[in-house]
Amino acid sequence: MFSQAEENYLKAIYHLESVSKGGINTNAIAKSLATKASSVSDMIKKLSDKEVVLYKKYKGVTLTELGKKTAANIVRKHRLWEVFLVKKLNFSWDEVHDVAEQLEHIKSKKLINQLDALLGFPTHDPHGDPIPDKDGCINAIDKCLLATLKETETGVCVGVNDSSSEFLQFLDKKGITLGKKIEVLEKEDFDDSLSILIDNKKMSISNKIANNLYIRKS
Amino acid sequence: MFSQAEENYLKAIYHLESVSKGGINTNAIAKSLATKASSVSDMIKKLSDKEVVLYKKYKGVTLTELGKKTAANIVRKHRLWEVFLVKKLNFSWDEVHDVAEQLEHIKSKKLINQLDALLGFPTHDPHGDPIPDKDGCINAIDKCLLATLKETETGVCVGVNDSSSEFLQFLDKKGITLGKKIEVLEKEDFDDSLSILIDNKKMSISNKIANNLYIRKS
DNA sequence: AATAAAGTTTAGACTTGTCTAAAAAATTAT
DNA sequence: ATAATTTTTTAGACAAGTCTAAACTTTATT
Repeated sequence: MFSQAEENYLKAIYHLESVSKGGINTNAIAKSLATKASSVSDMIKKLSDKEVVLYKKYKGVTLTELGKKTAANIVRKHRLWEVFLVKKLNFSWDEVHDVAEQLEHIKSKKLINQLDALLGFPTHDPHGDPIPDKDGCINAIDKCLLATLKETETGVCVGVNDSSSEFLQFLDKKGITLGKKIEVLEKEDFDDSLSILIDNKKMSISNKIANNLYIRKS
Repeated sequence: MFSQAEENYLKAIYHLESVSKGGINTNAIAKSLATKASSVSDMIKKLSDKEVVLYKKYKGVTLTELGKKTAANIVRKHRLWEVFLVKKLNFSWDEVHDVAEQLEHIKSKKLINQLDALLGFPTHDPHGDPIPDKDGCINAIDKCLLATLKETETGVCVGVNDSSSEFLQFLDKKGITLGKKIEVLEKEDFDDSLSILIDNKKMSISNKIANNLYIRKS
């Protein structure tokens, strides 16, 4: 059994491993958990004793198979709760994160499996992130950042890189939601902004936005 | 904001006040939380500083208005989650308690209000206990223990005094569920057992059972 | 009313998780 | 290759919440 603090560390390491393969260093974990490197050092020793991470002093840390499975299960719970909040409780996609951070620590296998069934076994959360199955496997879809599309290419919005409520509300305001079809009309060399077509409307998108929106090319 | 530990103490005091009016003593709290009197003493000082309880050394403790409201809100959350588990996730009434103990500490007003709406604003939990409203008011129904009924009196099962899964499973086995009509046929002076009629079936009920089942007389 | 018993509080210790400050190791720059 | 810088770890402290053991109040008994 893991404490909430331990679960948060596992989740952080899991997310860091998914973007930067190779041992995860102390500072990166500290930054992602808004804590201090010394606290990370302490906690990593505990996680190492519990055999969920491999750790060699000064050499960073990696999840063991048990660690990966444990972390994936927390992510699974987080994302299922997010779906629940949006689908059943009328939360908007920019409101779910903080509540799901709490709900992900609830311990009950039956609860999460029944929740999964109630929601119709969803495969992705409201931000387009895949939901790990009971064994921790994730079914990644082929996506790329909007910024990488070339002129005339088209695709469908399938996810976001930044889940902050500021960004999500911005997308709402622009009418950009998951499932919408986008065509790149023009790329501006000057500031890397894009001119896109969405809902038959032409709009201009900054590079920052294009670098935080995932597209499945079509 | 209150910690989980603080919330558990408030809830315990709230429940104790509802049965034994007057200042609640340290040992009673310790017993109900399966902790030691010294821990209770420490915590009560903190709760007193936070102005949710009135406390005079050696004189027991009472909830302030703020304390009552806070505690009622936790009970509200607990009972709404129990309804959710039974109605939406197919839990049985003997499985919900431990999970609801965890869920009751989730902090989100929107979550609990939307949950209330999803469930159709239920007034009672799966054990027949009333659900406090947003202001902490509870709508108590007129109920009495089965053991207090006289011969030939009839009533409807509306609640249980003991929510342990052992007792609830026993009731399931006997076919006694909330809403069922019961008629007292005979009371045995020897062991205070009852002969009752339920679903047109005659059965014998021990005094222990009769003292843990609530009836609304009809 | 004095004493015994029961209940309550305090003192000091322990665990978890955090922090700051300082020491040690690794990396980068010259 | 040595010095400077960055990163990581350790040492020591703190807060929350708990415990045991001892001291102190209150209540019950005689």
